[in-house]
Amino acid sequence: MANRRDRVDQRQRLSAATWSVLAERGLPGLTLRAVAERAGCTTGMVLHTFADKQALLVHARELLHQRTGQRADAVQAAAGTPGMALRAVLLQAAAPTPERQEEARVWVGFLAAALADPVLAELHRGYNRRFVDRVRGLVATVRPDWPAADCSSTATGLVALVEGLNTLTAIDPATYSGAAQRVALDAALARLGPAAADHPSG
Amino acid sequence: MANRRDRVDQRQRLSAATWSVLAERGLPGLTLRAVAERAGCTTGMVLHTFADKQALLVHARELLHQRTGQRADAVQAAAGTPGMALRAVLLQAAAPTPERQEEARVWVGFLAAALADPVLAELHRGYNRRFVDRVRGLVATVRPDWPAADCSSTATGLVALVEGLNTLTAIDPATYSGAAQRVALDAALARLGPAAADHPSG
DNA sequence: ACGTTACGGTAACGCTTGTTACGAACCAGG
DNA sequence: CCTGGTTCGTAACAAGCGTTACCGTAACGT
Repeated sequence: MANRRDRVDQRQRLSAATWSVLAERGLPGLTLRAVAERAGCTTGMVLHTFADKQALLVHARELLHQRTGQRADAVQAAAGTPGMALRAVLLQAAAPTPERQEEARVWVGFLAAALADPVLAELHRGYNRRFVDRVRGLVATVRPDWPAADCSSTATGLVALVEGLNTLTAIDPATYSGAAQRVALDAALARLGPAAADHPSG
Repeated sequence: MANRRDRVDQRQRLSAATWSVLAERGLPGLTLRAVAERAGCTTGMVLHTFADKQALLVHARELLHQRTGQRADAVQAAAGTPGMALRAVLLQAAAPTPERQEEARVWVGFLAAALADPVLAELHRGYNRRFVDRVRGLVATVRPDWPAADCSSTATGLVALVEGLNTLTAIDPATYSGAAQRVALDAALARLGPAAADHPSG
């Protein structure tokens, strides 16, 4: 049982290739052969690392969640105030830069795949609810005077806005530029009062 | 050159079948054979009515836009005040009912298909920009005192919120119920002032 | 050093896909 | 009644898909 190669590293490399292919060719272009070609190996090696295509998709989905989660942790920890943390978390979840727009396209691809795959759908729901919980906690920190129901509805609304910005940026980056996304987000955050409207620039 | 059957009606019937299949089996399940089976005919008839699969997809996409557009016209005309019209248009664009949730799933399917198909992508962009224009006009009517830039950014933000509610409802109807969507929308509309916050349920 | 074992590539499998060629059924005109 | 043209179903096609069986190869344990 000697691991001649690092299996974990290979799984991550293949998941990254999956991510890359999904961003470039979309869901219909996501084939095992395309992933193998992108990863510089053959389909045999792919299916030796993953049981089947769904396992590859699931791992790639988990990888995407892991990246976004770590990024959210980072910007949240780096923020000075709870209001700035909330804004930073939401902004990084949107797609204000070209590389995030690519990520947004991948996100839409996984979303569409989840509509037909119960396993991916359950993953997607779980990750999204976790994100809603994170935002809800931040909202409650910013506005401790609000009742829980208001924090909850505000969180779901903010998450919906961010996801909407993601989907729209994925297909129309010209109309939904990074600046436009920032404006929309700040407008929504203005409802939380001046404490959340603070942001570094200025 | 006798048309033994109504071609236009057949095109609409096939597009409806496309819509139905897309809602039920998702984008990967959208095959010509599935559409033909749903429409009660064969693939030969499908490809006699449409040149190829993309033409069928494009027509189905146009049909979806036509439906939503007509619905938006209807609720906008039926609304008493501009504020109520804006709210009604945005709410019908979201997915507050189960049948709209199905439509939202179809919408996500077309979105993902558009990421890989330039023709569908251009259609999608055009329709979305038209919707943004509609919302912008309503915002400008509700708040004539606002500068154009504010109306524009508010419109894009509202559209992003609605699209986000659509995508989230498509995959997690339990969390994003119709009531939750209404609350999120009303919270966003509250920024426009009391004129837009009015809604029928006194 | 050698045998064992896991790994990764090759090539094929069966299946489904979009697409096309061809034949049968039907309605109009003479 | 027959003839011509159009419409639709049948069946086949090549291509691509996910998946699997097989086989050389290289590293580890003894």
